[in-house]
Amino acid sequence: MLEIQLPDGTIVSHPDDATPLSVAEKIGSRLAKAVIAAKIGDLIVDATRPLKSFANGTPIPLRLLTEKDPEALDVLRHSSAHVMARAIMRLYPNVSLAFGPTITNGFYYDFDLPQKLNEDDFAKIEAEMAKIIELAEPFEQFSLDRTQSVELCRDMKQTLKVEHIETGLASHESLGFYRQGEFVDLCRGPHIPDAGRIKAFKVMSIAGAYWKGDADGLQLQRVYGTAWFSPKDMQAHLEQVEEAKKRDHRVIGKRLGLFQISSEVGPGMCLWLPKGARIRSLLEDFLRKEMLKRGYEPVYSPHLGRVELYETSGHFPYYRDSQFPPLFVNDGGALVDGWIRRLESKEGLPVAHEQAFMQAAEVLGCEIKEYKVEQSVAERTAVLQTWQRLHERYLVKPMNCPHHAQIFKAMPRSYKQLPLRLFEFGTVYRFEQTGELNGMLRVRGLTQDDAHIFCTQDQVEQEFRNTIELTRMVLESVGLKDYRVQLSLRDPKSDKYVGSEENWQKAEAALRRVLEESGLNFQAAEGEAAFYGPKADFMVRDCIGRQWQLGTVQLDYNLPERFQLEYIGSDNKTHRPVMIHRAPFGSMERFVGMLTEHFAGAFPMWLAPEQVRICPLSEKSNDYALELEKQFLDAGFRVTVDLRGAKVQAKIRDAQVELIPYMAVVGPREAETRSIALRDRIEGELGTKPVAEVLSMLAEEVNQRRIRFAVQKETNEPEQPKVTETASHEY
RNA sequence: GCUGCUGUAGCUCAGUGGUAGAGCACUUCCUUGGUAAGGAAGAGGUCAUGGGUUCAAGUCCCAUCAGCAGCUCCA
Repeated sequence: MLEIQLPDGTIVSHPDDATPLSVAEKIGSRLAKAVIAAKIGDLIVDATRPLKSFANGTPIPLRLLTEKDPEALDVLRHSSAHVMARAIMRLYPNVSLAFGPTITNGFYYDFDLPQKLNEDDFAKIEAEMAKIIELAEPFEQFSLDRTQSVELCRDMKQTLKVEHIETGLASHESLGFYRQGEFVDLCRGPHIPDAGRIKAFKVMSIAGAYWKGDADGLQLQRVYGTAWFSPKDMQAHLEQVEEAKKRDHRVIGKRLGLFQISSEVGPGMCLWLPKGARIRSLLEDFLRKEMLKRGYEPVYSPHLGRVELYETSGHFPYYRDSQFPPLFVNDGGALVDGWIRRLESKEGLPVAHEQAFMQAAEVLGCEIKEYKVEQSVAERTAVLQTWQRLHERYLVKPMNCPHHAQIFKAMPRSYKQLPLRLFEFGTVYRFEQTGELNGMLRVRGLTQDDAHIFCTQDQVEQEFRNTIELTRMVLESVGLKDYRVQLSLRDPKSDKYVGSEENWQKAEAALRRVLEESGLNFQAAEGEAAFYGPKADFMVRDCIGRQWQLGTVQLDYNLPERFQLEYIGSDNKTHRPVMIHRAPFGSMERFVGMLTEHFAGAFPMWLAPEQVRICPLSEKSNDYALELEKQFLDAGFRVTVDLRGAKVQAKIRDAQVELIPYMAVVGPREAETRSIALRDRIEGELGTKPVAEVLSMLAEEVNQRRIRFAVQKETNEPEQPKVTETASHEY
């Protein structure tokens, strides 16, 4: 007999051949029908899995999973992936299966198949899946040893599975399979009892994917799907996807006129329209003020730097592929650049091409007399590199650090000047792959709220503490309160890191100490540090639960070394400072893009590009409206008047659609009493108030940077009442 | 960069080889009103670009460019 402990603590006895399903049957036939899978401790298993294998002398902790348990949905989706794979194998010949896991809200399966699938195939696939589900055949688990497994997969011509058994699963003695009708798949499980449990499913999309994530490897076709226990749940999900699309910063950015990416300017090049620029400049002013208070000093640097600067920093040619190509002042610059790269390439430079290069150099008027074909590759390269150093080459700057390092170097530094905190809203350019570009979230020209702190090793802890405090303050001022920090530390086994062992230990301990005392939710990640120093990244959760990586703080032992940065210590000897890179927003583009989605375009009063729209009732009230506009402007508000000959209903509707926080409706009554009939975009009418009262009320909302969400967050439980979140920040 | 999809008016989109369409926005006129759309008229197009097939191409084919989804990448 097996002793089984149910979630309520009761212990029941069952025969040795008991399964979760048989336990459920004992409790009731309705429950047995509802069981999808079971949980033994933390392990999710099939409902048909014999429980005997879990017996270890103590009662087996068993929890039956039904449609109500979120874990069950995962099981359902994994089984749906099998059903989809089965359908696709029936429809198309020579399908080789890769992996088919579940993901948030659905599943996918990767296939290697000769036929290119597209959206027109979805209906066919869905119809075939429906047939399989109709039959409600069971999922049957069985195990084989390694040899038998490989043999079985070979027989089924599943070459990718064979490869996976031989590589990824090399340490497994025996392997699990599931059979469902004619379909057999290598799979750890668990699965639903039978395919009939899938009540709603949909093939969503198709995309390319790489075998085991290797971009140089085999390209597979990935088919995405979703599955649910009821059509109603699926409908709700599909509607939510639509809702999320409406929140897309690209859609809102266009509708509200925040920014534009024009293909004539170039992909990934963001044009800030007046309203978007307004938001950005408000954020910049806010941060600038906070930084000045905290002892930062503003600096400016140009958008170009000599290539040699980045050779010193180590960013060139190492990151060349993600940088815009160098600018050459001399006509021959690009020629010599290509020439060197071909000389140094694995294939080498064929004689005929070398002759052509030499001739071209002559044509361009930059003949290099010292270059001799009989010299070694190293010698010829050196000759060309000497030529390069004598001719200017520039890079549009991919980062600000080298410039700031030069500012540090501009004069001799004493320990008394440290920490030296230099900040700049620095625009940098990165040649991101075309497929990576995404609205404002991933662009090729971006402005970092960058600062570099030069300090002594002993000052690292306090500077890090201050930086963390600043970042928290900044995030909370826009209502982002749900975040965690990833502390990236060294891999103790690796030796790829620069900087002394002692400094690393001190720095890592200091960062950890600061995070611990800050009470922040943080996780340490060993081996995630950059080679030049440990770092802390802020992972922020927005109001619909998505995670963003925004602010970052990074210690750097590398650049001070490479740039030979020094200060004179109290001992009158030279010392090397530590450099801290930090950016609370990350980049203005990404931050504003993220905020747009976070607020669904309804920016809080302190950031709203337009704060108040004055809506005169008719042309008779235009004079009073214009008078009010001046009062609002004088009080520092961003305000406009709607002077159109439209009805006030239309003016209000347009202001609401534009998500303007307040509307001031004025007619003869208000003009008479010098008042405003105030309307709030969230609450609606607030009643008629004297002008002075409105001005001070709105000023307070701005000064406190109060956050009131105008567009509700979407939740998975639509029955939940609407909640208006409020948050305020005080100085 | 890779795979798939898309590109028609400022925006959202119809348009199945035979004369280029709708709604919203815009302009003008009428309307002068009390908290989410008053009415009428008008203007607006090299159908992404280049080539091809055809008597005839927005529509079919090829290339290029750009966008979207996913993959790979992000100092």
